[in-house]
Amino acid sequence: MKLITRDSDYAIRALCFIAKSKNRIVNVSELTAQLKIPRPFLRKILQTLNKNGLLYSYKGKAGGFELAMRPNKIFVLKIMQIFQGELKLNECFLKKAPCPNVKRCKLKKKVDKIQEYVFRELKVVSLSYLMKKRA
Amino acid sequence: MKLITRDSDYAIRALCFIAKSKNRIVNVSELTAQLKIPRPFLRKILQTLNKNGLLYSYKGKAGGFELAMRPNKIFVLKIMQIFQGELKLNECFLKKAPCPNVKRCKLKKKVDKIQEYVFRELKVVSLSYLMKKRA
DNA sequence: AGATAATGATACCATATTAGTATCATTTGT
DNA sequence: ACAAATGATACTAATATGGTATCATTATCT
Repeated sequence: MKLITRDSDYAIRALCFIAKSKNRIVNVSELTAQLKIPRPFLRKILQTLNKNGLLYSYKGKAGGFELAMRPNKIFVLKIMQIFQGELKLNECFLKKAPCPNVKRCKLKKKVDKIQEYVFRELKVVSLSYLMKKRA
Repeated sequence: MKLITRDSDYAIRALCFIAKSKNRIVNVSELTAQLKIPRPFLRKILQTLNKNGLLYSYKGKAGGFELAMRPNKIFVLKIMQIFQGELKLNECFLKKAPCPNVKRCKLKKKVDKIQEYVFRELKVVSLSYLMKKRA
């Protein structure tokens, strides 16, 4: 089971690279060369990031992408939400009718608690944090 | 994303029901009637639990299943491992070559920390715990 | 103006995982 | 012998994941 899927992972890497290229416009060719991510897949990912307001894009020759906000305002959790939807570890329980009995409620409570923990931990991870050299 | 898949969930419910039916052999018909789980799917699940040593099974007329150990020795984490494999939240990172750079390592460390937490939380959840009436 | 090089939009495809079904063999109590 | 239970195993359906492919649009450069 993956907490972070491939597209989220690629998005994080691409955003970090773009973040490091301050005040420059970065295009897909440069990104694929550096990150070894399949070009058409990366294009789709960047377009999604653009639609969701994390990137500005520029069309035409010499076009490309740049961050739409500062790296300390871009969080991994947000990226995961874009590509993986809202974080819900207890999906299989919610789809069902209300808990038929006590045991399921107790299990659901555990999972809810875990989910809150994951949320808290990931909420604070920004691009800046990921790029810092030392802990 | 589901932390607990459908088969694990069904397995937990079935085991709880069997646990409540102390010193009795419970058959599939009774379980499907009570738990509303598709019969052939439940059969497969019970067979898996038997192979993994959580249930004893009895063939032939008047056959069925009973717990192979006490409910306080059967843990949700074990059940998840049987149906979902070892808990590894960081799969997508491990499949890749060693972290290409610092940022990925920091993200992996976060995910590792989360995974340890999930492990600790689920490790202690037994059938007995789930069946207790009050917290 | 036209060629070129970039992204935008969208539809399609491949693979893996999840969630089951179906069937026949074997065992056991009556 | 028969009926009622599980064992073993192969198959199928639905969904999620990880991509490709193609054409439209826009901007720059000559």
